[in-house]
Amino acid sequence: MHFKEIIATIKTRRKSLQVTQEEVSELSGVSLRTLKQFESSKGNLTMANLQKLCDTLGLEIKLTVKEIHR
Amino acid sequence: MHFKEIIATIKTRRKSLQVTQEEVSELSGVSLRTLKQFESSKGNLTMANLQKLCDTLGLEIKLTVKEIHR
DNA sequence: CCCAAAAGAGCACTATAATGCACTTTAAAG
DNA sequence: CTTTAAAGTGCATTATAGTGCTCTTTTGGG
Repeated sequence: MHFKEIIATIKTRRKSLQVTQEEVSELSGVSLRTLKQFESSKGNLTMANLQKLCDTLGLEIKLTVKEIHR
Repeated sequence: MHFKEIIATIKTRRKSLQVTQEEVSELSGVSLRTLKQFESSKGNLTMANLQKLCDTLGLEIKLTVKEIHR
């Protein structure tokens, strides 16, 4: 997944849970300003904050070896 | 995956490819200092740098909805 | 069309990630 | 044990992520 997809995934997930940015901010501890910037594709989130958001939204971060297609 | 696992995954992957931190640094554009700090569990990488490292090492970042076990 | 809630943006400041350089420690080979 | 490459660390500086506050824009009901 690339950057944009990651943002889209988080945004979509939040909406599917029907929570506002403000609620996620409060629950996760990531400031509202930071979350807003992130969701609108500005800025460069730190892993700590990404993790907080994912934890709050029930998302899991995975790193896998990329398969080579031929 | 949690923070430590992510670090471990990257470190392990690098070793399995038999490349040094220095080589990864040059290939990825992430500074050697930053990579060293990251691999030794200090610091809080930004997503941009995480992405660079993953790209270089042939790793894929995925966000998935966490399954609920019961 | 109106209104209210939610989302997005400008500005300014603080905290800290990113970085370079020099030095220390560790680990592998002989 | 010695040598040497790779990995880790301290210090200082620069760049930028994180944040609050305020204001604007967008969006979904009614």
